[in-house]
Amino acid sequence: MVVDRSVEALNEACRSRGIRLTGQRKAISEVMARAQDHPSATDIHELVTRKHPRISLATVYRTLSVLRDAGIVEEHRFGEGRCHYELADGPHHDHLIDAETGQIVEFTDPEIERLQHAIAERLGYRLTGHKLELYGVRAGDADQG
Amino acid sequence: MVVDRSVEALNEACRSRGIRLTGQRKAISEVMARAQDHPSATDIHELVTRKHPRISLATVYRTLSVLRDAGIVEEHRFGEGRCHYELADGPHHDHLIDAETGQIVEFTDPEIERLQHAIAERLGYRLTGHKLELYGVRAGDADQG
DNA sequence: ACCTCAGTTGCGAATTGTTCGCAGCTGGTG
DNA sequence: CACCAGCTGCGAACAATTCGCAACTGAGGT
Ligand SMILES: [Mn+2]
Ligand SMILES: [Mn+2]
Ligand SMILES: [Zn+2]
Ligand SMILES: [Zn+2]
Repeated sequence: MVVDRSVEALNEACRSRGIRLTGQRKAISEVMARAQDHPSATDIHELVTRKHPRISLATVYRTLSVLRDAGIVEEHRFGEGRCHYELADGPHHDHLIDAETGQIVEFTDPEIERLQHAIAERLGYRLTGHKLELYGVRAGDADQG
Repeated sequence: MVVDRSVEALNEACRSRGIRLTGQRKAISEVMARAQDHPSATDIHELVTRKHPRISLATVYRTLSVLRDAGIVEEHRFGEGRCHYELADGPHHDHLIDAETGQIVEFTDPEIERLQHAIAERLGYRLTGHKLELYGVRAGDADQG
């Protein structure tokens, strides 16, 4: 299955970077590979607990930091509150957050990526990163509670 | 001076919204009107303390929330850590953050604003808000530590 | 197979930024 | 000038994340 390939890719990525491959890390990688949404650290902790009942939240945070620094996962701070994480495979994308349901929709737009570079350049900068979040409500939905 | 006019505008905005005009709030408004950067709550607290030595940080936070909810100030969560605040007069703009110095550069770009609406629409949403932050380093700067 | 030890973990305490609870104070209306 | 809903200061509470430390363990060497 696809998850196995992803997990193996993650393990290989760890090994090749000299990151020690522990049971906890494998379990976290598996959860990340399986996740289709953008789970928070506590979400991930809860999921991993099924295989590793004694894993601590601190370990989840530490592992996510390691994977983030290795470029394997991406960390997002949507709106306020906790961080959300996702696998950094695939090409770059940004997010639209449904302001009513909190649902996260991914999108890519080459034009907006290009424009951001152009804007930075115009201001005398070289773009090194960006954060783009759209907030919206489903079009045509009556907004009645 | 320009600050006086801004402060009077703020006071009037408060009055017209039924928000009580206390000495602390006037002082915070004055600090906000005078600020050219994007101060944090503790920055603002420190500045306000010069006129109101006994003002508490909680009051600064509460007042900023009131002004935010009234649409008078804007709250930003750049990167991580504390929130930054600025007066919400003038037209909408976004921010480029110098990744090396932390300096914040403001910009407006009608094209990128338009594109965001178009993207949301394409995804079946009506855009209600967005967050756009560019991170960059000054072009042509040698990057040697 | 076993040793070894730097890297990793679990635990709880610390940190950071922000909010809350509450008793006392005060702006502004009558 | 009295009144009281709205504010304030204070410290404690909170939420998310990080840290300190002693115990543990992966993986390379023997
Ligand atoms: Mn995503
Ligand atoms: Mn600004
Ligand atoms: Zn992007
Ligand atoms: Zn914008």
